[in-house]
Amino acid sequence: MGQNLKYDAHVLKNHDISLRGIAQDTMLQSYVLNSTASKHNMDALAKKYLNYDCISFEEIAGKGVKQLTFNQIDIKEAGPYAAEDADITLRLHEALHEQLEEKKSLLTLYNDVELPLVQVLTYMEQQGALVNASKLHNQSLQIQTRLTELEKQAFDLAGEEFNLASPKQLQVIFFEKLELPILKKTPKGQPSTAEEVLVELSRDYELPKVILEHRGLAKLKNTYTDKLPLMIASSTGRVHTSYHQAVTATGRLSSTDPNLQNIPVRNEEGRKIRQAFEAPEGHVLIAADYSQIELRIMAHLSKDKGLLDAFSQGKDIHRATAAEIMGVDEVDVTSEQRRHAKAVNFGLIYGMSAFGLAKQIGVGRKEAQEYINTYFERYPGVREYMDNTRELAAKQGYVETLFGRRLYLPEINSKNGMRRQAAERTAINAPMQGTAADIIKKAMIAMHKWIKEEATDVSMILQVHDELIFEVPVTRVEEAKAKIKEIMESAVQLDVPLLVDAGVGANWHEAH
DNA sequence: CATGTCACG
DNA sequence: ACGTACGTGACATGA
Repeated sequence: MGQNLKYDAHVLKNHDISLRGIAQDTMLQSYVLNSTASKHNMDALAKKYLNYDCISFEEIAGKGVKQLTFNQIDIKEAGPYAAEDADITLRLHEALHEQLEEKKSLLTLYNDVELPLVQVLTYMEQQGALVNASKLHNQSLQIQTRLTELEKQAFDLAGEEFNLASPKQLQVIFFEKLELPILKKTPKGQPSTAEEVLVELSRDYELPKVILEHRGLAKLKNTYTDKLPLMIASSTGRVHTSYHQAVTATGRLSSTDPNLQNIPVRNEEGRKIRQAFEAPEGHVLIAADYSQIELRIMAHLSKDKGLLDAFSQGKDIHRATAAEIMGVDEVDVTSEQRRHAKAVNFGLIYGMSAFGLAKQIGVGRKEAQEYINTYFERYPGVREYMDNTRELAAKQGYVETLFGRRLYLPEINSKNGMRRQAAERTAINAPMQGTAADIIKKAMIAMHKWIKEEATDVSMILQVHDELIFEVPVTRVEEAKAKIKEIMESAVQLDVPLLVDAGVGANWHEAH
């Protein structure tokens, strides 16, 4: 029993001790009870549930650059600190478990999903991902060449030298010196130079275009091609991310140091970074992702007949949506119509407003509202589900995923319209995003069992919300791919089929 | 440490 | 008149 036992498991593993199972983890108890609490560390939990102030690590170790490590601290201070850790953890367990006993679906989620997942994440973090540093280094050099060219062009166009990475200096050049139109402001009221603004300004001016390309490449270099090689552990030659199990409000994981859940993919230059995530000798990578999982969950939760049918018939869902809301045959749907329908489908998951949809697809607000109205006419089950969800959220003060994960919405009855509407959007989004998180967690647990019992030559190395990445021996690719698909697709039974697309390659780029 | 920006699902 | 699509983490700048 412990607080954040994944950490302890890593420490023990470094001394060749394998933790074979755990009974309780107070961090996860706290998270399941209230995922929106800002902190789930022991000091915060002790204060909240025991009204007790823990000895903080800073009190015994100091802070900043002069902070001591635990082995440098006098035993007279280290002893009570360590003893308190054990004492408080047990007392927290007693308090938290009593509360979980009163909410059986949360207790089940904790026992069946969050606790078993600790072992899975520990293994994944220890496995790590193989990253080719010299590929990234070459990419950094190429990017630098182009950045230097762009910088020179920018100075010529601006008529002076400045720091292209400084939004503040850019504001002065754009909106004072060159007097470009202010299209949007930052939350603090300053004229924004965000991407959407630069894209718009690029239609009429040269400098924004240069800045756009520079920003994109600088981001890739600073965040990925320069940094990832520095994160390769000397002990394993691999990159070991940390997954955080008690951070997000919805039940998703997050990833830090480095974040491997936001490696570029949406455009071609960025996608190249994935070429550096490689399979080891004699292996390939398999990337397996759930197809349209959140929309399938919406179909299941809403029980809308049209949506259920579309999925059981294996239709291209955005095309089917376009046909319904634009009143054309599926075969006649244009690419623009499909793109708009796709935005409508995303909007539904996000708790869409006409304003947001209009901005996204670049049409008038009235036209966007028409899309929304027609959608709800064609899919009345979805409208009913959304209305019921808002109503239930207001009554209960929380919403739930399919597996009973709970998300509290303190602002759902706020007198402030903006805040209330934001809470309503969360109420719509959280059950779908959260159920998807529950499903992939169950799949990961099942996958780990299979790997441990029957496929010790397969490694699960990454999770990216609806996608799992594996290293598989080349000799067993087809067999493993079929099994991976099967485990993910049968993780839970819904009223619609769950479909998994799996790709194979020598690196993540090829496998995707 | 706040801010603006941008990478992902 | 204003500001709004959901959920994250990391970077550079500049106070």
